[in-house]
Amino acid sequence: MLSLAEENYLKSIYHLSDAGEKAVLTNELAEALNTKAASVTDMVKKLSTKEFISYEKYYGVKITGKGKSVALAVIRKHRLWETFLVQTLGFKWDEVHEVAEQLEHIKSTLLIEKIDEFLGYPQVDPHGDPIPNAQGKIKKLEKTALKNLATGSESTIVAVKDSDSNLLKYLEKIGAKPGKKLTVISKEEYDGSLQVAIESQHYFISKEVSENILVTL
Amino acid sequence: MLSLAEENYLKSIYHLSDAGEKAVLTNELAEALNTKAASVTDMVKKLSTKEFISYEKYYGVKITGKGKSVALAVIRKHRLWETFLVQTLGFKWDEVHEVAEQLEHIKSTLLIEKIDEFLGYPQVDPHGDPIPNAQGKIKKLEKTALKNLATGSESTIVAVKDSDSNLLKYLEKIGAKPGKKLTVISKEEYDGSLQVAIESQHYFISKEVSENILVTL
DNA sequence: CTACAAATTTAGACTCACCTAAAAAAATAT
DNA sequence: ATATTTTTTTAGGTGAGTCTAAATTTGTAG
Ligand SMILES: [Mn+2]
Ligand SMILES: [Mn+2]
Ligand SMILES: [Mn+2]
Ligand SMILES: [Mn+2]
Repeated sequence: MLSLAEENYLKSIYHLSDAGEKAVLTNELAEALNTKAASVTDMVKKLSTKEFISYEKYYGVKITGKGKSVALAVIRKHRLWETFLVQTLGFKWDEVHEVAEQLEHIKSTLLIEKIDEFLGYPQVDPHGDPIPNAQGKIKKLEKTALKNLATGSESTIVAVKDSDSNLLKYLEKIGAKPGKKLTVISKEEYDGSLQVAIESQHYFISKEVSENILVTL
Repeated sequence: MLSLAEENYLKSIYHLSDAGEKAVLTNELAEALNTKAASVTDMVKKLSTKEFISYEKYYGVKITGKGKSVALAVIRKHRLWETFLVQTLGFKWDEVHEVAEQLEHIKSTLLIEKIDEFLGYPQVDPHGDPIPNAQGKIKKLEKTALKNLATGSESTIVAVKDSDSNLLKYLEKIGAKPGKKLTVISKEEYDGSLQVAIESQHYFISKEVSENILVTL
């Protein structure tokens, strides 16, 4: 049975490695987990012994199949809980992430399967992120950050960053929800800001925000 | 912010003291929490410093008002989650206690109030135990153990012990649910067993079981 | 009242997850 | 190629919560 800390490390490693594609460095992990590099070194040694990751000194860590399946189970729980909170209990989409960070560690297969069933097997969470199925299979969506779109291009929002409550409140206000169509009106070279149209309304969007809106290719 | 261990200690102290009526001894607490007396001594010192309990060496602990309100908040969460699991997700009443032991520690006032609202402000949990309200007020029910009833007496089941899954499965089988009427047909002095009628069906009930069925006075 | 037993506390140690400071390795700049 | 900076690891330590074994206090029985 994995501890809360171990689960959080594996989840972070999974995310930072782009689903296991690339190696993750000690400092990245320390940053993401709000901890110190020395603590990370300790923990990755432990996770490596348990074979959830492979660790080579000074070169970072790679997640194993075993580690991936733990990470995906946690991510599945996180996203199902967020969906439940919004759909069933009427939470706003900016209120769910913190609570889901706790709920994702509840140990009960029965519980999460019942929630999944109750919700009608949703495919994505309230922020557009895909929900892995019980076998850990996840639909990887074709997406890019809004900031990568060329002027004039049309696209559809597929997901948004879910961990910044203020960002989410702002996105709500301008109607930037997954599923919404959007057109890039203009881009400012200087600061990376851009003008977009969402449902015929025009908005100025900062570079920072444009990095956290994911759109179809 | 209280730790999981601290919350569990306070909950146990509250239960073992009959809602704060009497002092709780070190060994009782060790037994209830599945730990050792030495560990309990350490923890009660800490809780005492924080004024959740008052502790006098060798004489046990008494819960304070502050401690009671923490305990009641945890008990509220436990019982609301159990109710949710049974009513909304279709868990059986013997499947919920363990999961609720985890869920009761989720920190989010919003979450528990939403659940309460979603369930329509239930008064009792699936095992008949009263649910404290958001202010920590709890309806104390007039009840006694089935074993205390005299031969021939009629009574109604108000609650059953919720932590023993096998007991609950057995009670389910004989229809011993809160709200059900029951008559004591006969009592066996020798082993404390008794014969009862539940909805005109007769059952032999061991002393042990009769201690875990609570009925109206 | 004394002896023994039971309950409780103290002492010392362990694991987990974290920390700071120092050492070492790797990356970068001159 | 050497010096400097950055990254990572090692060394040593902390607090929470637990443990065992030993000491102490309280309760009970003769
Ligand atoms: Mn989230
Ligand atoms: Mn999300
Ligand atoms: Mn319970
Ligand atoms: Mn219950």
